[in-house]
Amino acid sequence: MAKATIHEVAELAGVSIKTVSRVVNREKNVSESTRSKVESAVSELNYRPNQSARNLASTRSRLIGLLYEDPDTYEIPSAGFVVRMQQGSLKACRSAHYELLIHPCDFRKDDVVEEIQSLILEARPAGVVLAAPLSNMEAVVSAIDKSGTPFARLSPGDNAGTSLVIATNDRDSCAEMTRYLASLGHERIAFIKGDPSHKAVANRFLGYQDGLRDSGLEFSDRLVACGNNLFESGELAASILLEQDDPPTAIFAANDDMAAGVIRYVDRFGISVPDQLSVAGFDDVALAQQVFPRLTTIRQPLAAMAELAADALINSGGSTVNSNEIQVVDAKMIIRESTGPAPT
Amino acid sequence: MAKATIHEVAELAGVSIKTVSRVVNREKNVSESTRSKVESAVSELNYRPNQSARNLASTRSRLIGLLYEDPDTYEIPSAGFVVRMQQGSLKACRSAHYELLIHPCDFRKDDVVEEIQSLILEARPAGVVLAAPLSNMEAVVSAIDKSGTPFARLSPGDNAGTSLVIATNDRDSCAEMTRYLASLGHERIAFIKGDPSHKAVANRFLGYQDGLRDSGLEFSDRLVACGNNLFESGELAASILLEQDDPPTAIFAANDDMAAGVIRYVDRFGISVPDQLSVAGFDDVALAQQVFPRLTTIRQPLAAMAELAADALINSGGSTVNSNEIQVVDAKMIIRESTGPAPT
DNA sequence: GTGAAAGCGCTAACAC
DNA sequence: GTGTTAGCGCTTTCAC
Repeated sequence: MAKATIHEVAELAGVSIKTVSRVVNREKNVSESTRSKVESAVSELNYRPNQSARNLASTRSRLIGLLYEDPDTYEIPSAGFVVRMQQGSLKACRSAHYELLIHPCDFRKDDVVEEIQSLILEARPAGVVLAAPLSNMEAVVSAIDKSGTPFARLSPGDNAGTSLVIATNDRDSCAEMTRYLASLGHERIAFIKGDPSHKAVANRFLGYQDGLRDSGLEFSDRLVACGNNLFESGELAASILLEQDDPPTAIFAANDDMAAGVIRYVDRFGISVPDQLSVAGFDDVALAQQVFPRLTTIRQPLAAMAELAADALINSGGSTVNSNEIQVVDAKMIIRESTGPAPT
Repeated sequence: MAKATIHEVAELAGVSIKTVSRVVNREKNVSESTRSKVESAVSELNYRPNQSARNLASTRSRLIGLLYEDPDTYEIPSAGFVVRMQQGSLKACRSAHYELLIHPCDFRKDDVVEEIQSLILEARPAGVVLAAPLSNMEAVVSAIDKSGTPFARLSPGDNAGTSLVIATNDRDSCAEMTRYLASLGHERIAFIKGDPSHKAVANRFLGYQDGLRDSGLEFSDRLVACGNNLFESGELAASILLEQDDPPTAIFAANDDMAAGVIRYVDRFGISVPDQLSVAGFDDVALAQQVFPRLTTIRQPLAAMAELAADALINSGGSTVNSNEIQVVDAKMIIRESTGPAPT
């Protein structure tokens, strides 16, 4: 397979390379006849522009970088998140003929910033999508900001800063879930908090409190357990929450993995879900539909968010993306079989 | 953040750009004193070589492409596979200062081949890692082969061809699993086949038959069900397998998702695993440890395989990777609680 | 050990 | 509408 260059196409079509460039880049001011001559030369030679040459000449690459926390540090459940973000970014990239560079970072290493700088300097991506919880890290954010590379942050806990932000209404939807549980007659609704380094997850706790208040229920410390987002921590939290007198009749976990942990835990003791205990999660990961009973949960449209982000970056035309613009996409409550009326 | 070029480094260090290039590329024939002069200029200016310029000048990029089937077509379970392959590839890339381009393909579209050609022509990756089941597709494989780009295939069902192949001994390990079940006293061991387009999965069925033979057990059509690799198909297969007279006492599914489907199905009927039914899977996905009881399964070291592949590609020096070399890495049987002695 | 010059395949800026 | 020219920031070749 010969690797044709623009010169060969130009020669075959009997035009200058500039004209070929015009056709390939869909510029105007090309007559219909030359355009078709060029196009047939392109397809005859199977010509594709060399991206490296393009990048070098134009200082704008056709590359989007996707930065996220290395799944290793998060355990396997995050695979679904990673893949969904990738799918969204890829969708935007594909339709614009961009490629996606993925770059998981270990945010505990002190050279993350340097690593990200290298990526930007070496690969010169046209834009960078920054996933949570990286999107909250001051050092990371400011390093990218300083580089002048357009970037978008996904689900940062706070919206301060100069970048495009794509967020969900986590807090609202958690309040809604809490109200839903209350509406089923639950009066002792427990909450399992997630890893505090993930600010968006922290907002979920706030939503839980809102929902309690909205429903006229009193907040109580003893109904709050701390997890670390992992399945096992859900089991542990369940054991603590349920072993007290007057245990909760509903447990709302800040993510699905912990909620699944709760279900797994109570299953061993023959406690029936949802008859004796309602359980709700957050994220709608694959696991949510694979546990029995299937989880009532909240779905954050990660793929759509990443797509929105990549799309904005691609169409920012290299200029810094609309400063501090915030786009909120709705998280959606999904009611399945793990929640039901409070036991009487 | 200034984007320094090689010229600026050269000027600051008081040497020619060629010398800077030598230092950056760790070539020899540079005196210790110039090297350190250059190095301090590099770090002072925070210089990083522009990869596009490098690629253009050298025709060898520092990019590895990872091609796999778009998870959309496979449903969510495959997220774990995708991420593990990415992790392995990324590990090899990181240590060699390469970047990873990911490119999921929809293998049902007829322009896959063209799409892959474009990727190769435009991005000029130094090598391509081809995941299963793409690694079995004649059209895809031959297109990459023709392009002259070094590539490695992961778990292709057959090893014919001219590329490096990284495979596991699926068949052997399935035979081993079957013998293990037989050794527990099971005489009616059923098998749930996977999607036939995935040849490596097909080999698992062969291994099951081997194991039966090794154990002196007779193969019977009525103990074989067909699934499509998805959770739901495991449920369906279980219903068919178990509703017959003289049902199996053990079910070995060609992947974990289907095995989990079996567990979910029998759970609803109060059939106890492993007391009344043993269940085994293949892959050791996250789900395997999240179902109750946890799945006995076989783990294919996908990350290690992808790492091996990317590493070979990176170190092939642009020459075509050792033709038709096959590296076999062992799949490992993992015994958990879903299997036990046959009911008496 | 070190450097000068050419050129990789494009786009950008300006002719015509 | 179309073409010419000059780089983009490196590596390569060859000379010293």
